[in-house]
Amino acid sequence: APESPLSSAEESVKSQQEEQMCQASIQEPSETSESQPGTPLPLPLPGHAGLSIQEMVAMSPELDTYAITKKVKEVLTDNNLGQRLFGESILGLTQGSVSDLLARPKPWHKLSLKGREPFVRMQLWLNDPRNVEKLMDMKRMEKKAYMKRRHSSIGESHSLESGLSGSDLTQSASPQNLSQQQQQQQPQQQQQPHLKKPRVVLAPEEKEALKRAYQQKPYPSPKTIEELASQLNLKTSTVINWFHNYRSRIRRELFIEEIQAAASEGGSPSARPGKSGGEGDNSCDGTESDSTAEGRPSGSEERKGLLESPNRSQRDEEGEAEFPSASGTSRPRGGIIDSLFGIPESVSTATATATPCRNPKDSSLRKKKAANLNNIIHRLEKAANRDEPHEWEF
DNA sequence: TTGGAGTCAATAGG
DNA sequence: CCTATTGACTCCAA
Repeated sequence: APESPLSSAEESVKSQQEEQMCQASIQEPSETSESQPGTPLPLPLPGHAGLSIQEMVAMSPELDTYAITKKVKEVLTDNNLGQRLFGESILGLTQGSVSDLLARPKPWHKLSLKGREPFVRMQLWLNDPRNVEKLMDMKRMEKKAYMKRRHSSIGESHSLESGLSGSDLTQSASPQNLSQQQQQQQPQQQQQPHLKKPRVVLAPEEKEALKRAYQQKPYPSPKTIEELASQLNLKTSTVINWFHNYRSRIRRELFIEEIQAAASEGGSPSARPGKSGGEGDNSCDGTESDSTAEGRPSGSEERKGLLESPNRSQRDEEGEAEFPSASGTSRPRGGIIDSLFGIPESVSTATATATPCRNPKDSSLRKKKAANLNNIIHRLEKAANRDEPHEWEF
């Protein structure tokens, strides 16, 4: 019987009577590629029979990534805790990564072992009854350290607390302060050490052109990439990176929809949000209206109109070329793991609440699917013969 | 080599 | 401050 244990209950996780302080967590920019698959982060993972996160990840039962992120976001915002702090001290990730993860978690079954780690950590964190408290402590400590650094010197060492939280004291002119100061990488051109690259920022039109090119050919050949690069006046590597990133992000969008669909699939009769109100669109593919992506390299491939209007190829493949996503199977139930992950109740409010079609504008689903289809086609072609795509009749 | 998965880190907005 | 976006990088598997 399709029934989800959407019960209530609370975190019946035993509180670790371990007051281990894990301060020095903020990993510094230690470049040296440690590459120690051990436990890089002094994470707040209490005892746990000395299991490494990796081991836990390996044994972890399927987790509801969407529910987890939802809960984490809730807790963080409710307590005014930022992603940076959470990411650096709990997940060992940077703010940007956390933002991404929380905003678009991929479904558990599509995550690699590595990719599951953050979610296991989040779940563990959620299970910790003192999670918020600990984070707030760290926040305080950071602030304190900051203040200290701010106006270095100024003997304000001990005996502080009691109010006086520097509200004003816009210490601007520090007398004997002139020594060290982070030397900013000014437009310093000649520098042996590290010449910081300016970070490429593609102009909207360039992105448009690239998206158009993507619609024509999600997997451009080196030759095509070369042409695109020269036509758009971009470095070849930039174009390559763009395609890598775009494909990857399109794929992720598909996952998101998959999750949301799954969320509303279960018992709720409401189900399939019959959305697709009209043309809204725009979410990841800002391209104009739609034009079902189809890479039909008519003849010699390569079209020049990159910067102009794309050749509208009407027609509409409406195939549900989904990946063989097999998941919702039985729950692996595991001993210790069970006590750690089990009782996911607190985080299972998904189905119910999470459903509110919060997708007021995405009708881009079609294009996503098209991209997905192209992905598959690409693979098929590659599998068949490693040559340029021929004319596969469909 | 190519493509995918994860991330980082600069940067644009609030 | 904080969060979201996104080009570039690192690892890894095929």
